Amino acid sequence: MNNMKDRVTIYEVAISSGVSLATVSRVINNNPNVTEKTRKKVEDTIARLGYKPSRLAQALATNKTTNIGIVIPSANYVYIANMLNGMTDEAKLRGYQLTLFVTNKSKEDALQVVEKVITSHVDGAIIFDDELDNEDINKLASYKIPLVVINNQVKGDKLLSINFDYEKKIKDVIQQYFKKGSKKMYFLHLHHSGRLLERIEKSFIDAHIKAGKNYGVFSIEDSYRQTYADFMEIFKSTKSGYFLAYRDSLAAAVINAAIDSGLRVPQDIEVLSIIGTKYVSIIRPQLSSLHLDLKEVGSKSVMMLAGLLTDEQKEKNVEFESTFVKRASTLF
Amino acid sequence: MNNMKDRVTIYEVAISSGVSLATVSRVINNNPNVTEKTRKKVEDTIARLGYKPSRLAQALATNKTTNIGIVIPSANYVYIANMLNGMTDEAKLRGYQLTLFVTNKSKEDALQVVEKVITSHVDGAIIFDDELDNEDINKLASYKIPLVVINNQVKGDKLLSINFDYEKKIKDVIQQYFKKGSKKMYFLHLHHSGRLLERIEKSFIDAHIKAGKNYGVFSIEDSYRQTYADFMEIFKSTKSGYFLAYRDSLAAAVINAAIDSGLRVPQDIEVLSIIGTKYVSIIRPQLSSLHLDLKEVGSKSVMMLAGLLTDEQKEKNVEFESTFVKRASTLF
DNA sequence: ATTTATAATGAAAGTGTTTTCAACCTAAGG
DNA sequence: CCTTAGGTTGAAAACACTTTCATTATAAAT
Repeated sequence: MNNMKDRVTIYEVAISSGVSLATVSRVINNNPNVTEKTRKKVEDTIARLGYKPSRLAQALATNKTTNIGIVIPSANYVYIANMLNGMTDEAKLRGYQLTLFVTNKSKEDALQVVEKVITSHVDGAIIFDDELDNEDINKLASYKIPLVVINNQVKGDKLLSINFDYEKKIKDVIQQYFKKGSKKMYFLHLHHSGRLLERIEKSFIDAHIKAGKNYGVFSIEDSYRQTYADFMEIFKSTKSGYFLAYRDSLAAAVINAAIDSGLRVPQDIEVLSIIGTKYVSIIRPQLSSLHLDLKEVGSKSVMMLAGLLTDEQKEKNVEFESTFVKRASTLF
Repeated sequence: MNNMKDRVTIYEVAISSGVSLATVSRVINNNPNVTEKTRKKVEDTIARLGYKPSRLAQALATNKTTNIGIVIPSANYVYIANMLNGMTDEAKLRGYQLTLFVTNKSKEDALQVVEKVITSHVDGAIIFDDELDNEDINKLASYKIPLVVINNQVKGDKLLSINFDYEKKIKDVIQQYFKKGSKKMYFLHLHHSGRLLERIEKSFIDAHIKAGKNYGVFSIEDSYRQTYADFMEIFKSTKSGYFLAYRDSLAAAVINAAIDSGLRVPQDIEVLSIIGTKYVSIIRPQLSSLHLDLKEVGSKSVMMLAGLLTDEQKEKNVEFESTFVKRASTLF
């Protein structure tokens, strides 16, 4: 195990065990058409030589890489990390490797990513990224890359999709609030907002219009520090309100700013985090949130893709239901 | 763009532009030995046919995949997500793809990962995982896989390493505290602790022994909820102390339990987070922590590996210095 | 115009597998 | 003992590129 070794090839194994390449290949791939005797012989020399098949050559020959591409805006978000976690687990279970493609929330990078995914020879890809639009995704599909698309309203029948029910759920939460609560609601719009957030925002606005209620929108930076600073300003004049924030960290910024401005949460200021992560219960007061098992989403997505790859596919679209969890940052 | 297309190969491009495979290959790889005229001709038909080289075939021919393997315990930790973030950025800049290998903190999985990394034909790998020991890493090295190893005290001269100065820094913090503070210090030992944590713990204990001071160790689960519950118990009897926790979330558990037990932070209970992430300032009172730019570590690791791959390598070992940032959870 | 040096090109081998198809062997059946 | 069917095996092509080396075309120099 100590000295450097050159990679030993199937050829050497064949020579060394006195059989043909084809036979060695059969042994490697558990093809039943091999006598126990030759199989044993070959397996022995494989062990002796420390032979490991080149996945590269296998991939070229079979047109399968056992690699699946994961397209995400960034690895840096907790909810994406959660999802990745589910993906890696499930992928390992099924013998796939995960290759990361990040778009950095830039359309330019997204186009580059599309090219990279195409040339990477992944067996399939999972897309959880708003930056890729219909055209991008259909381009991938046109290269016959099996796709599962998470939370991205694309058309195209060759692809599987996973969606969250955030829009519906937000409407529910708002309508419930209208019955019991009285504060004016504000939506925190991110400067660089993706289409998912926009749909949620639309849902928020619709609910208000339908009920003939007044609402507000603040456009903020996707940064705890900046949002905290912004709200320290805002709370100089605004002394009451119900705020819907996309992320825990942004919700926390509002809460902390409120408290540091001498306002009470939830009596004066209520805050709801739309994508709740484990931090909802660490922050005080604990954050009411919509909760979704992102890890489950991650593993489900690779299950679906794996199904598509092996033609055992069952579901074409699955919707994940989020649950509203009332904690201390809202009254109801 | 709409209909399915079969992949077009270099062969078709050659035929279609009336040149040989070799020339097309030269054009693809920007080999200067091609007339402007033929280059133009070939580039035109490449564009017309929508040809994209197969990275698989290229990899097989050149023995380079432009893939680098990332070995981590899990994608689910914030500090690892931060590091991944730096890695993806730098990798994109240099044209590498990242393939994830997770060990799940299991020795068994770690061995499997070693095999996978070997057969995956990555150009190199970055290892940030305690589960791989000397033997595992040297096995990878014996397969001539260029390696950069983060925070894993392995021997072997073919590999680059990045280390954090946590052990030293912890000693400093403790010694400083001895001068001004008076509380008994407790170390939070994780049940499944890696070697990095063990080294930090040793450093903690050494500092105390050297100063002839008394100390305590609590062994906890790596879970906010469980740690919170544990400390609600602990704070029934223990009414004072300085606690060193590995992660923000665990430090937060201690803080929240302290506050919910009617203790004051930092007057009664002081808490230090060893690996501070962005959540240190979200938690109230804000967490004193050791801070390290994990994103920078991530990009540095890719830079170093890329250097190794292109023989432009400069540094063999780099040490990242963490800084102690005093916030509200400690007195000094 | 002829030679020479140099740049541009192509043929073919190499990369490490899988897979098809034909050939072979063996045991069962007549 | 011969035939036949079925399971085993191997030769060779295929996968999609790169790269070496020999050859040809081009330009410069005489």
